[in-house]
Formats: sequence, C-alpha cells, structure tokens
Amino acid sequence: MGRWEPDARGRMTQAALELYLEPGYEQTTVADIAARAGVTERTFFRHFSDKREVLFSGSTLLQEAVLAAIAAAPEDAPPLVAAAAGMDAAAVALQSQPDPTFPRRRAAVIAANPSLQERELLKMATLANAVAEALTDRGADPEEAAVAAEAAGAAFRLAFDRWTTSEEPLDLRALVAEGVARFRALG
Amino acid sequence: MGRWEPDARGRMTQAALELYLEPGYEQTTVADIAARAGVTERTFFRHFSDKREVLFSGSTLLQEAVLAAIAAAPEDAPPLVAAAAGMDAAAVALQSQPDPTFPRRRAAVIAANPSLQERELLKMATLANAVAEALTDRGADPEEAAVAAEAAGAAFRLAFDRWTTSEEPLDLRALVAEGVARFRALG
DNA sequence: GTCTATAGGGCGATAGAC
DNA sequence: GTCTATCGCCCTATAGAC
Repeated sequence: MGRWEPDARGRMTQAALELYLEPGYEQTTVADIAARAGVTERTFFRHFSDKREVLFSGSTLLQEAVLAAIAAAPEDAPPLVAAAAGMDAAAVALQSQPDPTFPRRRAAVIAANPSLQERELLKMATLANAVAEALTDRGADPEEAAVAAEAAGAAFRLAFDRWTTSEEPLDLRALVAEGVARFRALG
Repeated sequence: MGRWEPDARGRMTQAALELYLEPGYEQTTVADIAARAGVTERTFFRHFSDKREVLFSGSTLLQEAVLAAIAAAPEDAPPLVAAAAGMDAAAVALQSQPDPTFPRRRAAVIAANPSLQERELLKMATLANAVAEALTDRGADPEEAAVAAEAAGAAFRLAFDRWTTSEEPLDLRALVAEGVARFRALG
C-alpha cells in the first residue's frame, strides 16, 4: 500500500462531476474539487490543463477507437461509410462504459455551461479533423474527406444529444446510423 | 466633438487584433489592449465579456443577416436550400466588409489559438441552432432541419477556412455553394 | 473606479516506485 | 541511482463584485 491512494485522476473526475452538478460549475473552485478528491490544487493542474478538461480526459480513448475502426474498414469503402464505421465504434465505446449514468450526467453539466460546451465543440472539431485526415490517408479526395468527416461528426453529435437527453433508454448506435442516413438523403 | 474619442469598440477590436498577431494572444493582457485603445481595463470588460469576445462582436450582425435571408427564402424551398441562402448572405456580408484584410488576419489569430477556436466553434454552433430553429419555424421536420443546418454550417466553415487561408483571392460565395453541393452529393 | 477571488503557470522540494 | 507523482509557495492576469 503506497503513500497515495490510487486513481487520483478518476477521483478528481468523479468529484468534479458531482460538484459541477451541485452546486454548479461556476460555483465550484478547483480547490473544492481537489479537497473532495483528497489531493492538492497543484495536483489537479498537473493532470488537467484547466478546470474544463477534467470532464474530457476520456476523449483521447474515444478518438483512438474511432480511428482504429476507420483503419479497419474495407479498403474500398467510400469515405462516408468509413467515417460512419468510426462513429459506430464511438457509440459502442460509450454504451459499454462501466458507469452507465456518467455520460448522461456529464452531458447535463455541459449543456448547462457555455464554457464547457466550447471545450466539447473543440474536441469534436479535433476529432472531425483527425477523421478527415484518416480518410485522405485511405486515398480519399481531401475535400470529399472533409465533407464526410463533418457529416459523420454532425450525425454523431445529433445522435449523442438525443441519447443523453431522452427520457427512455435509446440505442446510440441506431441513432447514429439513422443520422448518417439523413445526411446521405440530403440530395 | 464629445468628451471621448468615438468608436471605442472599434479601437479595442483593432488594438486586440494587432496585439494578438504580435506579440500573440497569450502574451497580450487586457491592460495592453485597453492602453493601446486609449481606454481603461474596466471599459474593455464593459464592452466585451472576456478577452476572446473582442474578436467576435461581429457575429451578432452576421447571424441576423443569415436569419433574414432564410426568412426571405421562397416558402416552398426545402430546408437545405433555405439554409444555403442564409450561408450565402453571410458570405456576401463578409466579402463586403470595409476592411478586406480583417477576416484573414482574424482567422490567422484564431487558427493559432485553441481557446479562440473554442469561441469560434461555439458561435458557429449557436448559429447552426438558430438556423435549425428558423427552418422548423418554416414548417420543416425538426430532425431534417437540424441536419440541413449542420450541413450548411459545415459547408460554410470549410469554405470560410479555404477563403481565409488561400494564396490567391477566391470568391467566398462560390466556395460556399460548392461546399453545399458536396453535402448534397453525399448519397 | 477600486477591490478581490480564482485560474493557472513556474519552480524547487519531497517521497514513493523501479 | 532514476523516474514520476505529489506538494507548497511563489506569481500574474482575468473577470466579477462592490
């Protein structure tokens, strides 16, 4: 048994989510989060670049899952199909989380705070850029790749939003597929 | 001739843009901007909610132009056509600015600073939501409206990005139209 | 206009794991 | 010994309160 309790990151994320829900994001100081997680303020900032990032540390893994799925897609799959495979992988990852209440609570906090929305949008845009690059690496035309990545990303966002706000439990993968189909039907 | 020099907002925006380019966004303090614009720090924060917002005060006018164009679109125009009309109006507004170098310099600063990108993405997302609402008000199905708004918004972003980074001068309206066509061709 | 709390970065010290 | 996580105290600028 070491000097420190394990999983400081996880504890900080949990503490932050709880405090951001109640009493609220603006009302919560980093010192509050650190205290609840049993670390110092300084430790918080070594793990997370700022007060918002604590809710987004999972996005790296999600991005990896997305890119892996795109790489695994059939070589002859058109850009939108490959991008959709990536979004499907993201949906699978989100639905198979240990704590199924996490995404919903997290989404509620983000929806209530513009400055957290900004960070979420940046993560999404970063992901879309990575997807576009992965598609061009597969040989797609850059413009077409960018459009496919944006369409798939937007479909995912709309689906995710419905999934986290719906009263009854929905299947995220189905929502994503439905959204992609709507973009395909734009013409 | 009044007690104050006129157009404090414009001077602050100009000063901020220049300083954000050189020595850079992070290196520039609000006090620096205020001093260059000949106002106090307090005045800056009365005009702009934070250090980022000084580059985004024009977005309100842009949004109004977009929504007006959507409202003016033929009643029987499908959602994507109406949304595209809104994006075209935005392109017109941007191309007919008094200082044609402004958008390019502004875009360069934003591209170099993630925290400014976040704000830009939030403005874009807010606009997309407003567009989606305007489309549903016209009688469109909410899901279809959201998809059309996202597609038009993404087309605009991709076009705007090319427009601000291209070596030779391009026609923003044409780029936007081309982008919308690409989304239409996704199926 | 003045005052103040908080975000967030820099740096050195410390204490464990290996 | 090295490497890495934690801590403590310095600081400034932001942004909100008074």
